Amino acid sequence: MLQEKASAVTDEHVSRLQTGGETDLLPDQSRLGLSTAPTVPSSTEPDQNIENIKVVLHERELWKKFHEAGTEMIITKAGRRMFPSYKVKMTGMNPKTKYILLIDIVPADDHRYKFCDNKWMVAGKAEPAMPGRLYVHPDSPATGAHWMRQLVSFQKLKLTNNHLDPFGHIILNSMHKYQPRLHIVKADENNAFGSKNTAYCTHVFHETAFISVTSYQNHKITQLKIENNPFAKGFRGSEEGDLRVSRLQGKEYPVISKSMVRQRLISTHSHLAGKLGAGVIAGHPQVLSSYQYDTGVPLPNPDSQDPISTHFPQSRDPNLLYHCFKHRDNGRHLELGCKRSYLETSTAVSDEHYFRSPPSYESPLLSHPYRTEAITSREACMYGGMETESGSGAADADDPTNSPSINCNMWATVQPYPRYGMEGVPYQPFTAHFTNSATVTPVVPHPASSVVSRPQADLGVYNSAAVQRGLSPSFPGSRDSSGHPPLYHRKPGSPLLPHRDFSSYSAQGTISIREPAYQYQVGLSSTGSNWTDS
DNA sequence: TCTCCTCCCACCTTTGAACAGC
DNA sequence: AGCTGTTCAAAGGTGGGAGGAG
Repeated sequence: MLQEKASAVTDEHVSRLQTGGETDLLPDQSRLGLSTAPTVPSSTEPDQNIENIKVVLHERELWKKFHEAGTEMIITKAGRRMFPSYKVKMTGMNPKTKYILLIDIVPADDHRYKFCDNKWMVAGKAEPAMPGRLYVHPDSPATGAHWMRQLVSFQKLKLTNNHLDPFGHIILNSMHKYQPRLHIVKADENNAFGSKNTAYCTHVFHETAFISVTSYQNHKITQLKIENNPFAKGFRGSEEGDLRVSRLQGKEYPVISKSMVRQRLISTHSHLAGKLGAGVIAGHPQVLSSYQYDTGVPLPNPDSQDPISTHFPQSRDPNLLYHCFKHRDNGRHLELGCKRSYLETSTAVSDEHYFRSPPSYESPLLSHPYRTEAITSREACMYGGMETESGSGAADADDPTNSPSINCNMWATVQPYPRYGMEGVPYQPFTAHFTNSATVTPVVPHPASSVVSRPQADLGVYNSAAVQRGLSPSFPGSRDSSGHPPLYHRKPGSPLLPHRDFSSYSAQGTISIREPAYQYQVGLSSTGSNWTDS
């Protein structure tokens, strides 16, 4: 356990603040790769500032191995998990403050790729971006103590290429490059999702970028997946050959390797003996101490012809981009319909009690404060059209008594990620906006952002039903004269709002989380069940 | 012909119910 | 009665191959 803990520390990657042009890193902080706080006035105690939160990417070395080979993520119609899964360790949170953690995946650039001559090459302009969706961690909202107690896992996040996906999976285009982003939204004592002092920050881990594919292109990635993903254990072989490969290739005369025999013996014995040690033997290999830990800069691979690495932003900070931003909403209170039962347990009883729901996820190990491998495993809400999916949606995997659960739809216009983080342009911060209705609340580009110059008219918000029916009013296919989807346009006459605006949260539970050119709409089914710290 | 996608398959892990022992 | 550990089956995740679409 101690070894595990120690290795986790060296393995993980502390995120660094991306200032968005507002705040510069102190030299030492920058060198150390630690997140720091922007000089944003705070009405709360200094140690409660969301900008003090540090996020460490778990299994960063594994991520880096994939990144150096050019990470590929399978996308399927039914949805496919990411591997490596997105897990982070949080520190610096206020133990008593509640936060909402969510992930989005944005285009890393505006190119389409093809795998040619064993390397990724640009194959043209990107397809129109898919409707942006958020994956909200199912524990959200939860206290800082909860998030910091163990690893926060987004392993159940699924990727799909089904444009009409009804399950809320994140929709991506195949053969495109994407960048996952982690957003931390503060839900203070008054509200679940934003408040008069709503603050949030965005963490981007450079090594988690990937190219979405429907089948693996790079054999190195395939091998890495097989070697590291327990679910792909059946494909593991040895130098003598792989049973599976032999069977598939020969069809009749499978060659069973020694390692496969051993593996099967172990598996069989594990079953006979209560699966003793199965997890240890076949679990996720921890690529830890044998790898050099640097300050976050992906180690150059002189032997690698890794084209994807070269394609990934070079001018961007090689560690990761971290944006932290605090929004003041001039006293307007926001309320968000979230999981009432979570609230009830978390506020009325101790954090420990809160953490024990649902009990099936709780174990002595998990509850141990120093448990580094523990994950929060309540299935996350795939923000999508799930309210019509009775019992089949991911969000319903929770305790049914957690009704109403978060159930959201969102659509976005997607701005290629590097527009924000590369080329010396301040990273455009994640913007969360809560609207009072399904109508559009205009979005204002960050003053320091390059997005200001992008056509912003008519930043329309899709109607959820329309999207569920595949009737996105203006999204698919068409682009404006600048080559961007129509949603880049700002609605004429719409008032401009400074920075993020959580103020207009809808009583109907409609949330739109947006950036100047990256907009979501999150529809909550938890109508009228605002989560609150009573 | 080539590229990419969908479907299906076998193999594997994970999960939780059922049961036994203390 | 309650807790813990074991067994087992079902569910779900995995990459690869075949075949189809464009």
